[in-house]
Parts: sequence; structure tokens; C-alpha cells
Amino acid sequence: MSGEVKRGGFMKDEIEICNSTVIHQDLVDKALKHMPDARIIEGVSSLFKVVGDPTRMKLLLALLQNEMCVCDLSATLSLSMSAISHQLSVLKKLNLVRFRREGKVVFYSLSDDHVSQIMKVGIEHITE
Amino acid sequence: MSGEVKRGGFMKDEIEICNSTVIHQDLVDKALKHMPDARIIEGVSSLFKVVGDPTRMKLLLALLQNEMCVCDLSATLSLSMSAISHQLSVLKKLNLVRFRREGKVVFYSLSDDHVSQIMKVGIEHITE
DNA sequence: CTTACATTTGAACAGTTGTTCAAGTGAGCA
DNA sequence: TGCTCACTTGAACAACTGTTCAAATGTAAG
Repeated sequence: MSGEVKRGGFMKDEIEICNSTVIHQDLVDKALKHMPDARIIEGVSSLFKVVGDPTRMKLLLALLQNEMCVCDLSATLSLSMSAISHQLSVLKKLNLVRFRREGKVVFYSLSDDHVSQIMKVGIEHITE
Repeated sequence: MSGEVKRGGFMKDEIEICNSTVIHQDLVDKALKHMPDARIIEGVSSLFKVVGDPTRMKLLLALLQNEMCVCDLSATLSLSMSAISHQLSVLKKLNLVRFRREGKVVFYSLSDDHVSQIMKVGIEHITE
């Protein structure tokens, strides 16, 4: 279906995404020049993605106050322990929480204050 | 299927989420006391959710440098103009970007520096 | 009016996400 | 040893997300 002629008449193999002349090549170049490395963008956005979920944000906010066990968190968020545990494992994978076993109970806590700082900035900007 | 007997044999009508005794009621209370309002949590997490996508983050990073049109952004991110436009509409809905029409071209820019500050914090924490 | 073109919009689709349910660990205790 | 309990794990499933495609706007110019 409609495998038309592209507009291949150009000498440079240009990006076929924007199939017209790039309007402001200088701006594009400048934006690309200042664009952080792909890994950094990936890292930052996955960090934000984690806090971008209300459940995980509540978990982190709760742990900001105290070290807590899964059952406590379950009661605090009114969510099943399974759901909590799944989300905690996400936070674990991103190294945002630590855990410590004491008998049958597992206590979770924030692993550093990166997250709390980020949440603080977010809250400030929303509430102001 | 399998609508079995739950485990109804308990005397107190306790929270059915965490079907055992809440281990540390004091910690739960403290966490709940300091928990921000549901609206705030929702607002903050949706703000983070927006930046939690690499494409949108790149868009915002590009716009941090210059006001740019859709075609420029398309070339910068190597993504179709349609995809860019869809994501820009998400950013528009959250009031993170402004736009300005000049003839056939629409220029987008950051609507304030909330976002840039948040991205900066995120990048700092990842790169350090 | 017609054409060209930058952009927007809606439908569709695959891929991802968060929760639930049921089964599985593993630690303490009878 | 066997039971209870706090927690974890895997599968399943509905809901959501991001991109693509095709069609629609809206503006400028012929």
C-alpha cells in the first residue's frame, strides 16, 4: 500500500523521521549538543518513573518516617501484603530501600536520602 | 471458581488487608499522620510520571535549550512528528510547556522552571 | 479555489504495569 | 516434627502507555 517514492533525491541520507527540511538546524544541533548521555536519561527517567506511581510514593513517604515491616506498610496503605511486597521488590531493584530481617518480620527502610530529596522538591513545586 | 471459606474465625473485625495483628500500630499512626494529602500525592506522582518517560524527558531537555518547533523536535529525538505531537499534548495538559504559532509553524517552550529544576535534581543524583 | 505543508487528532496495536490469587519460603514455636 | 505466621513469588488479567498509521486541521501562497 502506497509505497511511494520517498523524497530520496537528496545527497545526504537524512533522517526520514521529519521528511521535510529541518526548520532550524542550529537549534537542533544545540539541543543535541546539550542532551545528556542516553544512559543518564534512562537512569533519571527510571528513577522518576518509580516515584511516579502513587503506591510507591506512599511507600517511600511512609518509610521516610520510620523503618517499617511489610504488614505495617500494608495497613498504612490499605493494600494487600502481596501488592506491597511486589512494589517493595521494585524499590529494592532500584536500590531505593534496604531491608533487615528480624525473626519472621522484615523491616524496610530508605537506603539513602536521594529519594526523599527528590520527593521534597516535587511536593514543594506542587504545593506552592 | 473456588469460592472457599475465607478465614472468618476471628473475633475482632480487624483490617482485612493485613489479616494478622498490625505489628507496630504506633509506626503506622505516625506514617499516616505525616502522609501528605491524597491530592498532593496524586499531583506529585503524575508530575514525576511525566518526566519518568525518556521521550518526554528528552523533549523537556531539548526545550530547556531553545524554543523549538515540532519538526525540530522530531529531528532531535529521531521520532515521528505524530509521536512528538502526542507527547507534547501530554506535556501541555500538565502545563509544562507553552506554545506559540507563527504561520504554519508551532513553537514550543517550557512554561516555567519547575520542571527544569526537578530534572536537574534527578540528573545530579544519578551522575554523582 | 486549489495546493502544499506543519501540525494535530483518533483508532489501533503491542508492550508494559499494578493488583490479585494461589502456592511457596523460611523462621519461630509447640 | 509439624504448625503458624510474615513474607515472597509466579501466573494471570485488566488497565494503561507510547508509537504508528491514516485522516483531518489550519495557515500560507499560487
